[in-house]
Amino acid sequence: MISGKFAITTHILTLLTKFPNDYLSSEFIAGSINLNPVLVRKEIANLKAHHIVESKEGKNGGTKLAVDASKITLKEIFEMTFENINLGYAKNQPNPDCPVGKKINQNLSSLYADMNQKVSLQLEGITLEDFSNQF
Amino acid sequence: MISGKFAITTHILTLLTKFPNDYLSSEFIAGSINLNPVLVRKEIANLKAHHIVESKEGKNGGTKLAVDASKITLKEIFEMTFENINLGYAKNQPNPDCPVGKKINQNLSSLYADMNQKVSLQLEGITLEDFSNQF
DNA sequence: CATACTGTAATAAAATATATTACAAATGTA
DNA sequence: TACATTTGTAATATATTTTATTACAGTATG
Repeated sequence: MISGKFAITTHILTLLTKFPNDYLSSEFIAGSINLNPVLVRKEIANLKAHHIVESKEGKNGGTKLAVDASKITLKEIFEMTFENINLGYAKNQPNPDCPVGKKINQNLSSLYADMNQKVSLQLEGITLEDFSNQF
Repeated sequence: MISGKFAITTHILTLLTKFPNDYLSSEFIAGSINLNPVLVRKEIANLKAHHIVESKEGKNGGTKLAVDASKITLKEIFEMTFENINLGYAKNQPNPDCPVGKKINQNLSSLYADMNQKVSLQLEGITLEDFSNQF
């Protein structure tokens, strides 16, 4: 199972891009995603830590973009929410006394590293503005 | 969380490639992966359904490759265990009355489709033989 | 000073992944 | 034939992760 973080964060940012001059409340955003507002605020906390958005507390508060949508790429969103793409690892430490068990994770990692490079290249070419313009 | 299916199946197939003339037991394979043998047998059932391996029941039974390792690519393993790569979706149906909610999943899907194409191209170029030769 | 927000912690519920137990059926071998 | 070993598969339990909810302190606005 893959968490919805990337999708949720992208959804949030798309909304903020569509209303660049408004402070949107977590309640409003949650209504579009159909998600609990607390979880929206958590993802926003992550975006704030990366200085992508800014929030205002109190009445009529909310969140807006801190950076122009043309300056943010999907790669950055990916990195903020996903770390890196991979096809998974077995849960337990494989048997180090077996030549395959000993190197399997290392070999998978290097496969996944290549994968990330390709995916990153793709995502790097798409700005938040590009993505938002599809709506 | 990403399940270990791809990693586990690749591990199994690497072992079978290393011992192309033997029927390996699920117990033996499980010992290398450090995984419950029942789960190994489940992944093997999947491989059998795809005619990649064959099994023999009873004493001295086990599993061996049914196809030469040079004829199997990581893309096939990927497709048997993962379906397609993506960065996830929000769990709940987004609000269809919001222009963004209405199209977000569709736009994410098309992004992920591109991603799959790139990843597939990479995995297609690596045979099980190639992968196994790294050990 | 009442209202409407954010921020965050604590806890609960739901979903998924992995592990275990159990046993029928198959097959090799003494 | 009888026994041991192995697959195949179902049922159930445990662990982990993801999402949801509740609660409430703090902050800004009017």
